[in-house]
Amino acid sequence: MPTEQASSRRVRTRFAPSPTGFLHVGAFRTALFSYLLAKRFQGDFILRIEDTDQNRLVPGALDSIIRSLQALGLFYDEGPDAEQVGRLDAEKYGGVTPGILPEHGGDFGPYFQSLRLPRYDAALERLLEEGKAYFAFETPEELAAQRAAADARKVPYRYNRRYRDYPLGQARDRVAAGEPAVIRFKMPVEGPIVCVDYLRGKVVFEAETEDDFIIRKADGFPPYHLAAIVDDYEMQVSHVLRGDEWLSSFPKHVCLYQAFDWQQPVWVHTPSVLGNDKKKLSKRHGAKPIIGPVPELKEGKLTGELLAGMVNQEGFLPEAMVNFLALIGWSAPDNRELLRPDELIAEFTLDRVSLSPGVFDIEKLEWMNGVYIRSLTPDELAKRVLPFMQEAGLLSSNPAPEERAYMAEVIALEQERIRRLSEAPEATAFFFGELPDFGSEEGETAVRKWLRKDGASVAAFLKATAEALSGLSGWTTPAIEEAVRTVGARLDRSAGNITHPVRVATTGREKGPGLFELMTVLGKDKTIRRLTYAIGLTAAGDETAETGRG
RNA sequence: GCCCCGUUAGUCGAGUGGUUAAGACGCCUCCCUUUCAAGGAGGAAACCACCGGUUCGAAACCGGUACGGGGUACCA
Repeated sequence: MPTEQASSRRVRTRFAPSPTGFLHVGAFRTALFSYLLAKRFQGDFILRIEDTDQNRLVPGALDSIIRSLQALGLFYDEGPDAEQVGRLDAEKYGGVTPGILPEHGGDFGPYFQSLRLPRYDAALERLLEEGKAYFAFETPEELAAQRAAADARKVPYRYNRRYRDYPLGQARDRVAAGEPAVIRFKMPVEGPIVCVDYLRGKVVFEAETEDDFIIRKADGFPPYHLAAIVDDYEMQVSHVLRGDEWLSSFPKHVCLYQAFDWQQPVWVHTPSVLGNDKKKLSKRHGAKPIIGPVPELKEGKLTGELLAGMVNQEGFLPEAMVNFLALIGWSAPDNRELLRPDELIAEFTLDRVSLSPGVFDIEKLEWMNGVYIRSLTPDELAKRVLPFMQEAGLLSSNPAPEERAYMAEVIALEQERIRRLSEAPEATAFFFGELPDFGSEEGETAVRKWLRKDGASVAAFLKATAEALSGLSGWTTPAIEEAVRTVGARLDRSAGNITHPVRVATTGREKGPGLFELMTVLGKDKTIRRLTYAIGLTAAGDETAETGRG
């Protein structure tokens, strides 16, 4: 049995995405587990870019992956650096945001597979010489035809191993003569292949169901199966955490390790993250990007739509995302659900990783995000909400200190009501501008219900309230409350008939923060101007003119 | 088709042979309250996928079935 921390071995984990698109929440969850395990044992978290399929590179994907990881606090100990990126084809990879790359990527680099070709060639050469691999000369078309023939006969297709015993010398001659060739790995022809997964124990495959798979493509690049194994070994990766879609190619990897006579890492196949439809989340299916926007794919095709980034657009806090995602497929020993990153690191162990896939429940994420928003200090909240307010045009791109201070006061009043930072602009819009938006659907309903109904009486109340307020010497919440309630009582109004009309007059809404707190922040002058303006709204039949905000 | 993995309330999940089968989200009720939230107190919701074993006793162990997922590429 493998132990969680293979004794005497430094814990080194890696996340190895291919730069073929944005990083989504499902892939991130697996990266997070790797990160947590490494940090739990004071080990190293490595980011390795699996770019062996040069045809599928998506410009910008590299940048997006690194920024997404960093946005959620996953900074790699080893991985891409500026020097390595400089050696890539900028056209095919796209640029990388300045400043996000480390000076020195680490001692086991480079961390791009496309930059490690000589290492794979050396490993391949060894396999060839030891008779554990062989050149094969079928063209892709021939193989496709063989596969089609097998399909037609409804039998499982397997490569016929035609060149398995072809003399290496002759093969080399043909290759030297320029004939295209791939290299295939000699899988065992019979018997069980025992693979050990840390969570499931032995997973046994029969050799008869396996193929002599390709370990070097005709273009000279190794496919994942070879490259990942060589890299994991050379980078001294101790624990391989990967999605359980890799379970079916598990025997390939195990056999490669055996062929090289290398010590296997601890293998951990993590359960997948599902969408509401119970299908596995993927770039092409229902997955949300960490940062965006990002073009949406349906069936691998662009739709013209953009997907909003969870953190920078949907307004989810990194710590909430991390907390929530950690809980899909893992649970804390004491079943706590609210854990900050450092607590996750302290508690994370492999044996509490579950086997069954979990649905990404955005409702619960929203709840958790609300919890985290409420736990923020007012200053911190203001800071985080700022970009959203600017994006919505409520604050200028370079706000004056007074503007920022006002915004901070405003947002503090909404802190316990918003569940996403992105809700802040809409929740606080009425604080900005001269008048609230009485013309919106919500505004019109509120006006009809609380100002127009019994309009004459409301008008008198608002007028008296405005007068009382303007006579106030100190603009404090208790003073405002007392003044308003006194006027209401004098006019024989019930509690609800006091606060509701005033609320609608000052905010254009039926709900929101505490009325008197809100008026305090709004300020004396603006409050009185709004009350006065609202008097004009009380007249029944006056259907015009009440679109407000400047 | 073949291979592999999984299966506890709508969702996440605790649970490791003996429990009234935790807890959380969501939902409902009540309290607090100027509204909405937040907070507090309750509630509904699972014959532990099914069928057969093993056992004095199974959600837990074994087998089969069903369902779901993944794989079956010169993609990762």
